[in-house]
Amino acid sequence: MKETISRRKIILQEAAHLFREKSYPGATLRELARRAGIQGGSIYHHFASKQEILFELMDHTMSDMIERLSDQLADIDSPLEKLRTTVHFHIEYHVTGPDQTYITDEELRNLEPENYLKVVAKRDCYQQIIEEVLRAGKAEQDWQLDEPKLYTRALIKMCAGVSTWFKPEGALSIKQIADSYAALLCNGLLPR
Amino acid sequence: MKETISRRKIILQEAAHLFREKSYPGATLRELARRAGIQGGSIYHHFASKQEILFELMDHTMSDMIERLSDQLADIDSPLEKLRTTVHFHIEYHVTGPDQTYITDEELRNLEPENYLKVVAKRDCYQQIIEEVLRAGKAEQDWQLDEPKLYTRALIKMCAGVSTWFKPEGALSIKQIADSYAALLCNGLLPR
DNA sequence: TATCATACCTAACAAGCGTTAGGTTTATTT
DNA sequence: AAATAAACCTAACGCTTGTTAGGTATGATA
Repeated sequence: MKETISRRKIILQEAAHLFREKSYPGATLRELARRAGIQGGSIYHHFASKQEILFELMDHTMSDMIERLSDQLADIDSPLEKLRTTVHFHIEYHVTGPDQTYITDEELRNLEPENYLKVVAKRDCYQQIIEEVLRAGKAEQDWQLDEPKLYTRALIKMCAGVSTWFKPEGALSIKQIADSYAALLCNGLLPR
Repeated sequence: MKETISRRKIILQEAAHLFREKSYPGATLRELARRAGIQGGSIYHHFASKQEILFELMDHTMSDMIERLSDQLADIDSPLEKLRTTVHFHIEYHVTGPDQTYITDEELRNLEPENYLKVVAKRDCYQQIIEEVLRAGKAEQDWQLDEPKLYTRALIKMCAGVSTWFKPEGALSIKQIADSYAALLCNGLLPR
């Protein structure tokens, strides 16, 4: 058995955790190196700079989210079911990989301009996918939404927020929470 | 006419702005001093430490939110109207004073343990007020919510999130957004 | 066995950090 | 006019930061 997980991956993983704990400027490369099991300077054998670590983390996370959500939605026809799937996915992704997603949500301001634009573009792409679900519901099932973008943002924020308070040992499972939130949205959108 | 706004207030104001821009560890006291129109060391004539500035900012903001929301709800009887008022208040407070509230939402992790407990206690108190509104609606108007706390958090996150994308020059006013979100929640909670 | 790239360590660098001590200006009070 | 206290400046402190240069193991390749 070979240890297949590369040091580079370990650094990224620990960086996600550390950046979340202390925020990007508050996290030091020496502490990151310590957690990754190497010396401070050795990080530069794997990355060109601290900024590159942050960017790679955020960029990869956004790409992954776009790909996975697209895949899950591809097989579904009903707008209602698409909405449920989206809510469930967004919550689960944020809760099970809370480090990466938290950073992607909160550390945009610490990206250098060039990197910022790239990540924001992907974020907008992700939002667009969700917006499309809502638009389809409006067209096909007369959902009550004047501004799909408004509700897209509401959905994203309320679902992402789950990761800030969710505890695995709590009374409710991820699925229960997702069902609850999906029900709120579905019920709220349907015409009376 | 005397210039009544104290330097202390100016520092707090600029700190809110700066902390939001760069996050707490990323903001330097020298930059803060520069924006406040004094030299770096002079900050210590007004505050004992950088941490004290952050704490005072967050603590004051939480107290202010609790007081204002309580005041606004005191005159209202109808749960539905209370919910609308809450949504409107929470959005407006976050949008008009986005620096303070953003910090209060995101910089908890940078508070020292003692300060952390104090601010979290007030945050919980604020949440409790909103939860009470939902519970009243459930009791009096049969709102469809198994877990009021769950919906309290959804409300808080989706409303607070508005401040991350709202632009005064945009197509929608704060009132329009608030009405839209309130409608979504009300419609979603009412029994069918 | 010699070569060579990979992965890492060590030690230092210049710059910037929060914080402090002591002096100076300014305004108020006596 | 003298005394006092608040508001601020200056210059430094010890420390940490991201980053770099140069050296050392390690394992594969030739």
